[in-house]
Amino acid sequence: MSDKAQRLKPRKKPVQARSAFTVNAIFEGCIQVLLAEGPERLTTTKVAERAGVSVGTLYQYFGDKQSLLAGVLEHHLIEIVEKVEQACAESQGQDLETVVRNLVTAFFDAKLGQPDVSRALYAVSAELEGNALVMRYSQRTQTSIVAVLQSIPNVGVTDLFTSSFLLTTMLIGPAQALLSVNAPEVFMEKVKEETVAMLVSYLRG
Amino acid sequence: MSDKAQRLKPRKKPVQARSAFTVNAIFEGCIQVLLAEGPERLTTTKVAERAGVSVGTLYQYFGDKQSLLAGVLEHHLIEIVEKVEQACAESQGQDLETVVRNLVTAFFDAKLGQPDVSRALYAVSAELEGNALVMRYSQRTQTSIVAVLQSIPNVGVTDLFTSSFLLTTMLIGPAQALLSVNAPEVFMEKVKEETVAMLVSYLRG
Amino acid sequence: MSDKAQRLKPRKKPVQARSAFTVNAIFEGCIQVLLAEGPERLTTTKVAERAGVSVGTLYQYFGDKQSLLAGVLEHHLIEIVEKVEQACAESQGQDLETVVRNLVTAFFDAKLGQPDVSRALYAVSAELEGNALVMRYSQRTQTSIVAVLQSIPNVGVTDLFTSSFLLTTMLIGPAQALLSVNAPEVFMEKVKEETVAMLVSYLRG
Amino acid sequence: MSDKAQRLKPRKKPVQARSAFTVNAIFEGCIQVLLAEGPERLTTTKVAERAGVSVGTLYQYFGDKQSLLAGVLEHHLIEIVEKVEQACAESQGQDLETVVRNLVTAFFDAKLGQPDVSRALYAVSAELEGNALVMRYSQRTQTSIVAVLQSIPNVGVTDLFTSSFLLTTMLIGPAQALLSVNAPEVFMEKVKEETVAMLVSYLRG
DNA sequence: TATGAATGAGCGTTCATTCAT
DNA sequence: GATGAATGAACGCTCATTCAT
Repeated sequence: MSDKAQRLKPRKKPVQARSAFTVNAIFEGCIQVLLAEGPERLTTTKVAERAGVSVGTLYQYFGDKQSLLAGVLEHHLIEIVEKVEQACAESQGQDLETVVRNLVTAFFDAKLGQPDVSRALYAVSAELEGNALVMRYSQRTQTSIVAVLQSIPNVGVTDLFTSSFLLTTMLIGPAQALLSVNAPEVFMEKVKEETVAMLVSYLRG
Repeated sequence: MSDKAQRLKPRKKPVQARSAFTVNAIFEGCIQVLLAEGPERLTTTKVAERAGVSVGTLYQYFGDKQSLLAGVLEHHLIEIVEKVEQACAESQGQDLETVVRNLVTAFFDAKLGQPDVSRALYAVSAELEGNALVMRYSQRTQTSIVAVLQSIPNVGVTDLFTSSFLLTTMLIGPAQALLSVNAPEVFMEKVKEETVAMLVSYLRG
Repeated sequence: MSDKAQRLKPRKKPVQARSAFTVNAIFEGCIQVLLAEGPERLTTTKVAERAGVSVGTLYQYFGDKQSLLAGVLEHHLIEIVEKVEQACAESQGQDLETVVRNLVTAFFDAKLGQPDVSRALYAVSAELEGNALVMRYSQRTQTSIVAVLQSIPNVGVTDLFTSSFLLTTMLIGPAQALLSVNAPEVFMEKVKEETVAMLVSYLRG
Repeated sequence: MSDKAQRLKPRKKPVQARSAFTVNAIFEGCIQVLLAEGPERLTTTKVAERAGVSVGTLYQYFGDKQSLLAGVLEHHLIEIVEKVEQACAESQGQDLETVVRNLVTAFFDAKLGQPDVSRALYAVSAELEGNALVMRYSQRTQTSIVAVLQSIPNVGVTDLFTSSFLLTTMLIGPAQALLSVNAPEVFMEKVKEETVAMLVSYLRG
């Protein structure tokens, strides 16, 4: 928005900058409404208000309510996936247990780090075209996982595709359950440890 | 409702019978609308129509839309829980692997047996007061699981509470994922086998 | 209702007796619902419940909701009219002030004696075909009033029809107002006294 | 809204203008529906239609049906009160009979001037929270009346509060009755004259 | 491009009324 | 007659979406 920026890319950039800012404000507002009122009571007008823009503007960025929700969900999924991918990348070359622990930690942290947000988005994801978006990002996760597992010598499982599918998806249930019952920190830790134990013993074969 | 009963009480209100019948028709209709239109487009009027009753009648059995959805969900959860409990009961005295296989089979069969229904109810459960109902029935499942595990000598885990929590919840993710991606039968089997393998190696300790 | 009555008119009387009893129960129930829920929330089902009969029975005695309300209102109006008529009859031969005081007292007592009931019926009367019923009974009152006034020598007004109309209707406003503001007893008395004073000075001419 | 104002702010929101216009159209539509269908059959949709706006718009100006009805009633009450207040103001310094005649005329004119509207609103006022609104405006009327009466030397009543209460409320009944029976002009005049006579003789003491 | 008042289809829910028992 | 479950038209109200400014 500075003069310089305007002179350098007078046409496109300011718009994009404004866009990114606005889109973010809308995401933010959407999450807030989700938290404050639940997915059932979320209205596009409320989201726009919280975001500090008009409904009209919101509809300029998101063609309809579904797109908005899909956008917010995707935003969140990308965050999770990236954390997991990062954990995978950083774990290259480590031993099995470390890799698994890093993975599980990354996943649980991502899911449970903002419990409110995760809870709010859970219902949204369920409503959106049969969870397809979630599965798409799960698959991206699986790919990175396959990669790390292949780099570990003493992995006793052979069907890496099925195993990584199982590995990825089996983390979802406990995480969601911990979220739902509002479990205390200690219990979360225990569950995490047991999950690591389960995966390690499984992957050893 | 046997012939005898009918002869003995030919006059008075077959309230129970009619109720059960109507309630079931409504459940049925609800599931159908859920499948045909998704939870977002489900309306009480449509449900009543599909069930072959009037809206007014629907509202005589379910005070509001939420109660209806909760009822349908609970109905389904009870079916699952009972199947798992039965599997537990029948597995008493068997060896670890058999027990685990029975359990996993029961759970997957229950979840994937009517994939449409499960899929339809997934979104419903997410909307309903933070999944509380699901967690309630999960806990009932855990109780039976703890019981069977205790009856097996060579179980290497010590914190049975955490383990059964993990065991119960970790099955949800894969089942849901298989549902979402509409996985072929073969892949389902593979996942089931790997799940059994994972749990057995984990429980051996 | 006595045995004798039953023997004398074995056919008809029980039915009528039952009718009167039921109709009364329904009136009673209607008033109670009116008091408890207001005219907006009154439903025929609730009235029947309070009356201890079924809706079907209610509809046997009153063809529709309007008839029911009209019936209740009429019942109440008759009570008031009869009290006023009785006051007129008993006042025959008394002096002007006594007559007026008796009249005003009878009217206020009738209206304010069961303030809840009067209040509840006020809204009903307003809804019912433009107050026609109320006016019908007002006219009956006027007739008796004309009669007493004619029996008093020193009445200075000449157009007795207009005067009795005014006399009857001018009592309604204050009574209704006292009802609405939930006025204390003392104030009611004051208003009554002033009303008497006003009417006496007017009628003296 | 003067020409000058329009020239000075030609651009920005004519919110006030549009609002006032729309609100008035809605009031108008409400009265029309009330007249055409009665208060029982009045629906917000019909009101909006008659007003030439959509239901949504109606609900932007009136949060719910009750607010709408209260608004219409209040609008009408204010008109009446203002007419009476004006009559009071203009009567300052006049003799008793003139004052009373002005008052009564103002009140009857206001009430009977638009008989349809008054009739339509009668039922509305009865339904609305126990007539509270009507009483509130009655009190405002009383205040002005007390003021004029105090300015007249030969008023023989002492308790001006009670007297003005009586004076205000006693006008309601006859006016309402004339409305209900659809009385001919001549009779209205007679009643008015008698009312003036009654009040004058009363206030002389 | 941003705005937000206006729109109106559509929802959840109620309740006067009926009629098979 | 008496019953009360069933009916379904109709209501109050919401909210995704549009479009004149």
